[in-house]
Amino acid sequence: MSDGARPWVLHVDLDQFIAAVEILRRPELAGLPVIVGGRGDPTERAVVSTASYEAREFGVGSGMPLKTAVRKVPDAVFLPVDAPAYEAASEQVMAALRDLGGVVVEVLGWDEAFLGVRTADPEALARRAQAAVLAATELHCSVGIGDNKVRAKIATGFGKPRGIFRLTAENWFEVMGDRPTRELWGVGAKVSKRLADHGIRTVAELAAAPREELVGEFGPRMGLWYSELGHGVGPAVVDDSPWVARAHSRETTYQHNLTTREQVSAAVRELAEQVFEDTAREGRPVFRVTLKVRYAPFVTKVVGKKLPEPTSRREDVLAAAAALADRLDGDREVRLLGVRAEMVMPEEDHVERTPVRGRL
DNA sequence: TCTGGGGTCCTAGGACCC
DNA sequence: TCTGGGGTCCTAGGACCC
Repeated sequence: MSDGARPWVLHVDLDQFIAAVEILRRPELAGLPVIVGGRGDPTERAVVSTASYEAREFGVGSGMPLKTAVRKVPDAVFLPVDAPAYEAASEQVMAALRDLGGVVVEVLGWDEAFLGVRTADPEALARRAQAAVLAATELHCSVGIGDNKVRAKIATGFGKPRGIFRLTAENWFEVMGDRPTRELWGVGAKVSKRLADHGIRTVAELAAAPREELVGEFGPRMGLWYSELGHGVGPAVVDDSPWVARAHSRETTYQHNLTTREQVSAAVRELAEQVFEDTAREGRPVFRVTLKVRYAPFVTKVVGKKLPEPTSRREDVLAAAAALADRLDGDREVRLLGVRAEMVMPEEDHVERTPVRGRL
């Protein structure tokens, strides 16, 4: 084509999504520090889901314990998480994006999506996306523009709030080269530490690192993936095929630790029943059951069991969970319990996956 | 000060098979 | 005395994301 049109990936990310939805239905909260998390009671064991920009000014952020947040902002407004409300808002957002026309929409979560598009002017499309989302929902978003998903996703951070930023092979090292590896998508605290142990601290240093060294440290798949990440290289195909969950799990953090075997058994059974209901709704059999337990103070243990046969029977799932519960240490206090059931995938879903699938 | 709940994918190492 | 090499399956655990 001679009009300069080429493929682009856009990453659309709603600004302070959960807090913004809450402020929409309570306009009097606009401009106040709003913190959404748990049941909205900052004296309970729970963490922040989203804080408004006003609350972030005081150093409150996602994942922070509510008890810490309330010390930082004693007069903040604390609200409970209302998942159905965010799901409804999310559907409106995604519908508005699909209505743009000529774009492939890959939903990443409640407040995020990739757009795949062929255009000569990606900034114009980004502005159209922002306007469409605002018109449909009164919510603001930022848009990252990239030549692949990795660069588009990282670009969004430079656009926030309400902005647009373009990150491609052309400006990758200029923008990211001197930044710590931790700022790469998919590099967390542990991996950045292991990289630092090899003298790799910046994105440019990661890009320059010998691939054999990374493979030796992280294995064949992740080693190569981190090497590519240093260069900003990643998948560029936007895929709008419907999401199919591979597993369901339920977890509960107890406000008061469980102290007896009887309490733990009863709790496991309750969670297993919920998980069974979740999987039964999918109409696919369960082939593995896993138990996660967090002992006080903060030690996490995972035990799992593949079932002899995939099963859709309630008593099989419950029995597997109960058998796993018997393997737990009965003398330690339990803060958190989780039950996870993995489901057999539909026949057609034997697709080759990249490490980023499900994360990107 | 005290660390949610829902997911995804990867790796190590042992068992087992040919 | 020396014990291959390749493969698969399984469990446990690690790490990361929103």
